[in-house]
Amino acid sequence: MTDKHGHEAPRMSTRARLRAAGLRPTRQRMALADLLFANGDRHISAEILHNEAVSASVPVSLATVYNTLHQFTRAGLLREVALDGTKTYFDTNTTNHHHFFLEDDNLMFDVPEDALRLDRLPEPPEGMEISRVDVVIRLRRVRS
Amino acid sequence: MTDKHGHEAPRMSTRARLRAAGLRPTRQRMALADLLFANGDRHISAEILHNEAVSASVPVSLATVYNTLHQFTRAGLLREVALDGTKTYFDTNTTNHHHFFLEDDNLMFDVPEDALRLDRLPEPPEGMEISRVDVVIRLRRVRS
DNA sequence: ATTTGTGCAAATCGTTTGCATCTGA
DNA sequence: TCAGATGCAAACGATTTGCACAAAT
Repeated sequence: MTDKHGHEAPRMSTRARLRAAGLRPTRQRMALADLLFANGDRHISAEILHNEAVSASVPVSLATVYNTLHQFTRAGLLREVALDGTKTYFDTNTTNHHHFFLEDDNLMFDVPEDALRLDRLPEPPEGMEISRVDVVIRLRRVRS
Repeated sequence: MTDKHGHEAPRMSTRARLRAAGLRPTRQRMALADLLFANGDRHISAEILHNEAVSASVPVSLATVYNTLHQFTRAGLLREVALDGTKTYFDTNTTNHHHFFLEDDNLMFDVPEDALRLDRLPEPPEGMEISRVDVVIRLRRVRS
């Protein structure tokens, strides 16, 4: 029921959620939203989501998936994740949190809230303000 | 004169520095290394470096710039910087440090050492170890 | 009826690669 | 000499865009 950052809608229908975001609840957007938000926090690329949609017998074009992901992001339903890789990932968790990144598998997952604390954030330069702080903890397999 | 991480060579000639890295001091590599390391810490993309080289009357192909940047990175002279943008940036400061990122201008610069402290780093999952922690502080202009 | 969304294919952009040619040791 | 570098152009992979068609209000 929390209305804190992100995760705004408590248990709203997908349709209502889209409406609330000012987006027409079209077939494709409904389907993509369901895929995205049904199973908790996800970190997903356009390609993966497209595959899932097609597998779920929801024919959508890759272009539309891209469009939709960006619209959702603009609407605050998703957050774009910073990674050096060539691909862009979208995070269904829009609250402030950080990430582990498993270099070997190009896999990313959340750092448990409050498992990490930032101390002494630096003063931003004159005329600037901090818009966000992203922390990525890169992991590698322990070599035997 | 410090020999701490990165910035290994105190006042070594470019030639010697390349040799030490196991790279043949070719015309192009010498020129690129000079551009990169002459003026302190830089955050540079392949395209920018290529432009600079050409401007400096050092004809190099963009492909060679890419190759060289990666070789330098492998040799520990550079560090690849994680950003969500489409472009890859290379940092001439290979020590552990973090970055400000000015979203409006796609510009990045270092956070003064120790201006930021990470407290309570989370335990990495079983069988994994932390290879690196990247912090990016996103800045935006203060709107009047 | 109008507005907005969608699909397709072509276009873009950063980056990489194949290969013939040069260069430094 | 000859392994290693370089340049060029073509190849690539992710993302975007233009435009005709379809769907939502």
